[in-house]
Amino acid sequence: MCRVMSSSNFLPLLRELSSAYQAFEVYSSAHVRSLSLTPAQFDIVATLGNTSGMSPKELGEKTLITKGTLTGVVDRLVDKKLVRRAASASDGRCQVVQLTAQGEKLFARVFPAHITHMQRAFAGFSPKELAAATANLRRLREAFSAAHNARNK
Amino acid sequence: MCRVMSSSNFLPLLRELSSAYQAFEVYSSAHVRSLSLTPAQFDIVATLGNTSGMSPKELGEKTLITKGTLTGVVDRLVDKKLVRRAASASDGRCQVVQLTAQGEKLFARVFPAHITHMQRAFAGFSPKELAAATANLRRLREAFSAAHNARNK
DNA sequence: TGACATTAGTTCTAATTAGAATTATTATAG
DNA sequence: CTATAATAATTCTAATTAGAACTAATGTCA
Repeated sequence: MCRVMSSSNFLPLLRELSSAYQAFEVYSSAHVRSLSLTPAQFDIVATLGNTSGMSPKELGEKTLITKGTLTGVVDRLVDKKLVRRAASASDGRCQVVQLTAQGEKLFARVFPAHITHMQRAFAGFSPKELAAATANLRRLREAFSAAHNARNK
Repeated sequence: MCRVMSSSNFLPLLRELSSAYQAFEVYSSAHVRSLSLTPAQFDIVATLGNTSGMSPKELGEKTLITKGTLTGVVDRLVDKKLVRRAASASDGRCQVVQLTAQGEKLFARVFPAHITHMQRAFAGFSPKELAAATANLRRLREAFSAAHNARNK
């Protein structure tokens, strides 16, 4: 009974999680960098596309970029004139970050191309396999979150 | 026919891959940092444990740390007297990085504790589920690698 | 209302990161 | 044997990263 738990070998899973994510990053960012964007900058532009803008907090939640990091990433996108900051009308602490016209043009050009690029990696996957892998990953994420929250209970 | 492929929705999978990896990192590194090590430094110490040492190249392959990054990480571990560099006898280009006595003591104290910490996240997983999730991730990694290699063929 | 806690962003620091250029060494082709 | 290619590390740069301390604005509770 307890033997089943204690003998459960999760280390290969952790290794595969790291290397799968790494392989994803390598494949994805090679394309993104060819577009003169860093992966973090691309994430922000992609998240803001087809949107009326959102706060840095919301951006951070969607892109998994920490707020301290996000300030600098948005700064560089502002320098590139791809993004604009505005004060929130309702909340004096909040901002609204949104694409400029130039940013929208870039998004329209670059986002579909990136989707196409990523799609190539999934040529051999059936919808059923995609769904199964997605469900597995969701379960994994929930397990880590639960363990983390239990620790800081 | 082609409809099946083009409608295959892989974006949720990518999102879950990122967030699962992120959740793993958060959970793992919170513990690692409490031991006064960075995640990268812990990876190196853990990889060198129970080993007679290995080259930076080998270390980079096992930990997925790029060689340019690795130099700095090993530098800091040398500063902390946890690791030592030696010249390779057979190849003048290579080095052997190995744990110092102090590094081995740290490894013995810290590695089992970290395994225990990580194990907590997998309480609800059966061996069969672990194996399935591992296989899924391996397939994913292979898909990204194949697509990346095809691109640079 | 007023003390206090929360929340949103910025700033700061130390470290990691990828990628490109460089140096030193080893391997290989002719 | 020598010119050239390949390999192992380092160095350099620009950017990201997490976390902590800080400021300003908003919420909450008595």
